[in-house]
Amino acid sequence: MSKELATKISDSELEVMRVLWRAGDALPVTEIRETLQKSRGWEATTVKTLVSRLVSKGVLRQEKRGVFFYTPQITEKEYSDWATHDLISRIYHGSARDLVASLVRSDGLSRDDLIELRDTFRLED
Amino acid sequence: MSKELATKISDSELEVMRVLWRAGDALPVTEIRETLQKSRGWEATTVKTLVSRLVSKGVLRQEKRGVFFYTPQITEKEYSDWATHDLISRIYHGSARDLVASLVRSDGLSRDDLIELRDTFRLED
DNA sequence: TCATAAAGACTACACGTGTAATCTCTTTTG
DNA sequence: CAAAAGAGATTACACGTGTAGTCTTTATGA
Repeated sequence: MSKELATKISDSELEVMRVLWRAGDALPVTEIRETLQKSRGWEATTVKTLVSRLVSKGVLRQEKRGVFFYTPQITEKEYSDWATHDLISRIYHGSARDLVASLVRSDGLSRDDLIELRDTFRLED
Repeated sequence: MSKELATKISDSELEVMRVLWRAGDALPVTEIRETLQKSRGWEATTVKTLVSRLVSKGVLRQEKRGVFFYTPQITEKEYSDWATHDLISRIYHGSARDLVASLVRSDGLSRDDLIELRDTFRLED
């Protein structure tokens, strides 16, 4: 289900994607910039550079409606699935189970998490 | 418990670390090189460069015993914990539970994994 | 002893990334 | 209309990374 990512999305580029994902709708660069100027203090041209790179990478689509509007070509879920499986294959030899087991052993999960997850697993049975 | 990583370890550098971790003992560059020449086809100088960078980053310690021997300053577990928590904070807003929940929902875990993990969680209660 | 090889230091160079400045063209506004 | 402001394209530049080559010193074997 989860598409392969042809190219990596860098950390800064990811910030741009998040704005679009949260908006849930195509946005012009102006609006992306407003958000990131507040949250990150980035200059307008910085945001534009990141947006352009994302377009080159095929991760954003550009559409002229007077001014350009940008639409993500992958969903946030697709991206996080990809990032997760990337970690699993690089660090946990491809075993998602090893990852979870490691979390349990490393106190990555609180007692509450454990309880809630136990219920999750019960439901999935 | 898990130390902060002052600096990132790059993908290629990680290959070097893995050799040392698996060896479980200090090794001279020659032996690291032999392994990586086979597994990755890297030139001797490439390996040397990576080792030097790791020393600069404080991730390997260099010790003269005739020739230099190298010892990891972090364990593989520390590294994988760090990488995992890095993913969790970057993608899952710091919630390990969200990560696991997402794995369950994305078929990241097989039915067997689920069964085995259910037992894991039961033990942890 | 002299050549050769190995170890280590230093240098190289292209590509991605973070972070922008500048230039040009178009649109808006006094 | 002239000036200012914004959109978009182009250029910049330092730093990390992948991947090595070269130079120097030291040890080693014929």
